[in-house]
Amino acid sequence: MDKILIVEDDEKIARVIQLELEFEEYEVAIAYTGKEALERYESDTFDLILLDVMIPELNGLEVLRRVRQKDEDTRVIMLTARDAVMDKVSGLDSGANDYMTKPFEIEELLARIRTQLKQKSAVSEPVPEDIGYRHLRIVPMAREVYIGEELVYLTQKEYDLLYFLIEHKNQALSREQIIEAVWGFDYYGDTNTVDVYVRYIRKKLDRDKPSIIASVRGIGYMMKD
Amino acid sequence: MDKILIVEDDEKIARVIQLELEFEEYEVAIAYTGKEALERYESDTFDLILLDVMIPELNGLEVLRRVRQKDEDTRVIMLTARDAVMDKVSGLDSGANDYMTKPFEIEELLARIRTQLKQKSAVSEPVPEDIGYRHLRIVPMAREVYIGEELVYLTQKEYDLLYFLIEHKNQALSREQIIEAVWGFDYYGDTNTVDVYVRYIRKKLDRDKPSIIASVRGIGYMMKD
DNA sequence: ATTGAATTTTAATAATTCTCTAACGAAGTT
DNA sequence: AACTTCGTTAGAGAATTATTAAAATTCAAT
Repeated sequence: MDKILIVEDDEKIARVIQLELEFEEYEVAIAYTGKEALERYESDTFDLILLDVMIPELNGLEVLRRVRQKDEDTRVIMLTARDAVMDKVSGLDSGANDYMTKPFEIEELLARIRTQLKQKSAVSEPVPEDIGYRHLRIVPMAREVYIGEELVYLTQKEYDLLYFLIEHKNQALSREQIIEAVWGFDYYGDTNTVDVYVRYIRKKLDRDKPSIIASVRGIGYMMKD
Repeated sequence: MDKILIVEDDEKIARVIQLELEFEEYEVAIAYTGKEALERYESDTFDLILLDVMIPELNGLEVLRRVRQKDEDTRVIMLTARDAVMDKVSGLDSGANDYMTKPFEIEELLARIRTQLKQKSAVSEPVPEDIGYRHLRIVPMAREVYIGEELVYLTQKEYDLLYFLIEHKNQALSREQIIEAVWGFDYYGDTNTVDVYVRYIRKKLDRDKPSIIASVRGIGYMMKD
């Protein structure tokens, strides 16, 4: 989940915002001074900073300036008193992504945060790489598995299982672990199901060669390089 | 220079803003009603729209919705009455990039406009090229789809869906992803709608050949090369 | 406002494909 | 050999997807 840093000297306000954000399932940290804010910023990574302008030790604009020296990526929403127009202007011009005037409606703040985070995530989304394993090539984006140029069709569960095993290659995985990860903790069926699916995968992918999935007697299964 | 469309029914306000913007060397056009705004929008290209919510004929949110159906690129700043909080929230959530409450300081408006245009130029993409896919040719500029020389008519939703799928070809896309991208996050209907539209597209475009849209059981759909 | 055509959505049923159970045989272990 | 674990299989039942048709909505024109 997205991480947000609240920089605000008024403890009560900070607390209220924190609770609201946590309710929305953001991960939240608080800094009460500009200095503290920078320390937090250095030691951790945040997706968004809520930055009050009027804070002790180092004012908000100064904090903003230093943050922007280091990265363009973290979203910053400035919080300013109702009619400090100059703050607003210089805040926006010096790299804040948005600002709000206090007092504000919490709903509005949440909406602005959503907007900023949406824009951010649109820019920097990592693409899952293809995975090579023995004679296989796995394309996570398409959930496809190839042997050479041939696309081998796997069902959902087959693919999920294979993907899990390959994600944890060189680890002996118990049937219970596998069930929990692939079928979900609330699955209450027999672990034999795993054996059945291993069989399906082997049948489709082994192609005479020694099986890509090794049995680990007494434990479960494993894929190894 | 950047082109800005002011949508505001109060002539006096519109005029003041126009003058200010022209002083800053923006190119400015004015629309006094929602309908007029859309006409302007269709016939010309703007970098940014200043959009009052309370306007005759078609309210601002509706105008915003239609603009966003067509492009993500044009920046939109909503103008709303001081305490229409719901407007603000739904405006931001439904695709506005920012908003201001009236009355506002002109300096602040200018700062926000600068911010938006800066962000835009960092993002904005070149003219969309035509897309070839199997036996299809797609012309984004006109939202048209051809099979050979034949123009095949698609409805809005059909086109939007096709375009989204093709933009993300070789990716297995869940119905939820598709709904969110094509119908909007606030769509609360059934995801079966996607199936129905896939069916429509297939019917119009497949022409006996294997379907251009592959079903990915358990996930959704995908177009692949 | 009213109508009517086109589009979009809902909803219900049919068709298809997967999943999982359960049973038995095979292979290892003590 | 007795026991445990793993491999294999087939089929019932579950879940997903395809297909329709009808209802609701939108939009334009009167």
